[in-house]
Amino acid sequence: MINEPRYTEMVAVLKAMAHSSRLFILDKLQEGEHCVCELTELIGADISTVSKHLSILRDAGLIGSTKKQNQVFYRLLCPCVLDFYSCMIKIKGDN
Amino acid sequence: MINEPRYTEMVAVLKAMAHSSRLFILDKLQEGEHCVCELTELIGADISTVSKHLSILRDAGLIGSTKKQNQVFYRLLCPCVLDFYSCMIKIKGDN
DNA sequence: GACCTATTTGGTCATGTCGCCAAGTATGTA
DNA sequence: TACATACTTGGCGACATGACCAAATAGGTC
Repeated sequence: MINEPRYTEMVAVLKAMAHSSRLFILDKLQEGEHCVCELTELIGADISTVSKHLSILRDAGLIGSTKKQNQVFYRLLCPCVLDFYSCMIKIKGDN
Repeated sequence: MINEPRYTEMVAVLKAMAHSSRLFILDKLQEGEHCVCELTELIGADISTVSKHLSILRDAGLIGSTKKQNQVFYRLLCPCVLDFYSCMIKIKGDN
């Protein structure tokens, strides 16, 4: 019941999304690829912190990365996660 | 940017969903109302634990409750949260 | 090779989450 | 009133998360 693999998998994705910096990253990557230093500047945290957020999103399968010279560019793999935004707004509107 | 209220609100909803027992509850409430003791039996945890999960989901605006005699029945307020399931499956399928 | 930039990884500390138990509240029944 | 059932709340211990700093890794330039 509770131990169904689909719950475990969904929990992993939901946990990955459940942080404002990570939501911001997903939102930003919707526009297109960005490297770690660009995202770091926008977020305003330590680069190591941003790098860890990115690896959490990658481990969850939400984003992918490509190394170009000495920079790493991240891109959104699953634009559908952002459809969730509209549901969120509905939730907030209904109450 | 990161501090936009919409991110804060979405994080609250995502955190509320990011637990296998709570996903199970949302899934179960899709069928219709259930009282705390029914959910407790299905989940197999302490009733106090289940009660706390339910209050987390209620605080996030995902479920609502009605007291009938000495039982409390919970119902899904936002069936759209379950649309997210299909996106999850897509995520898992793509990788 | 020395050096610089970009990124990742390990460590530590503060804080948050989760589960149970115990105690409190509410409603119904003897 | 006493007691049972249903649920909520407070507290505690175990564990997870998040932020920073420091150190390691990788690629490009002098």
